[in-house]
Amino acid sequence: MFSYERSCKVRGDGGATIRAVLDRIADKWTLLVVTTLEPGRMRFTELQRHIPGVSQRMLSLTLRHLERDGLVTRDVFAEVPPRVEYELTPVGRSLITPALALADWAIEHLPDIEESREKHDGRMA
Amino acid sequence: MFSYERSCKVRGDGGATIRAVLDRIADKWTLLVVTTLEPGRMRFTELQRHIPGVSQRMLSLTLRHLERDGLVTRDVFAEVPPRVEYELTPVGRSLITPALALADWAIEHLPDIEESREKHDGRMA
DNA sequence: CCGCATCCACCACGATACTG
DNA sequence: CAGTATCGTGGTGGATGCGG
Repeated sequence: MFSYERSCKVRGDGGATIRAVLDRIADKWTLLVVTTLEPGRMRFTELQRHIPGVSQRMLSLTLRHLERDGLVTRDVFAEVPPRVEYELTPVGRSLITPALALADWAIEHLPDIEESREKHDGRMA
Repeated sequence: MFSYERSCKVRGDGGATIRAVLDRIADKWTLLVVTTLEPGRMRFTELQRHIPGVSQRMLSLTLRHLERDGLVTRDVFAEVPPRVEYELTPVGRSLITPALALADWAIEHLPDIEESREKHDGRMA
């Protein structure tokens, strides 16, 4: 039932696939932007308000990348003042599930990790 | 049944949790090392052979971090020549499942992403 | 065999200032 | 409101060489 070498999916190509995902999502703001967009379309400033600490520059860059990769759409309205709305594409939306799997793992195991880390550091001091 | 705001797990704390996981696993070699260790304990050189492109330095650093965080154990045998074996802990092993979820997402959607990326770049040229 | 020390290139990110 | 331009910096990771 459970293949012993499940990991072949990750290692099969020498890690190229898993590395490609990480290169895509592992930066500082991407997952935050994606999950913040889950409830629905949102404008730039609104996003910035919902993501504490993000600068205009980084939010802009992150959205540009997400748009380029087809995870987010960008709609510009010809109004004054200008209005721009961002929305997840189906592909972008599909990223939320594995991201939550990761978050679940974090919630469950980060305490263990921090404990182990402190023990280890204690022996070093 | 399905909460609309599932993403609260990721955004709830301003992203601290998800950022902590990423900081832990999103470097270049960690997931490769972890998944390579899935079948069982392995020695340093063996690991290096199974992970194409990794340098001694990076493999060593990655293993040190994994050990510190309690994801991997390190057993040194007092022999000549020296032998060192690495093995996943239960916590380390538990990381494989969400990693595979990410890999599945990658396998399914990376082609879309690359296509979108090419289209986008085409318009820029 | 295993792994650390050193040096160096690159880039992600932040702060700030400025525009349509 | 919704960005871009510019500059400065820390940290990651590659190459190389030495040591137990």
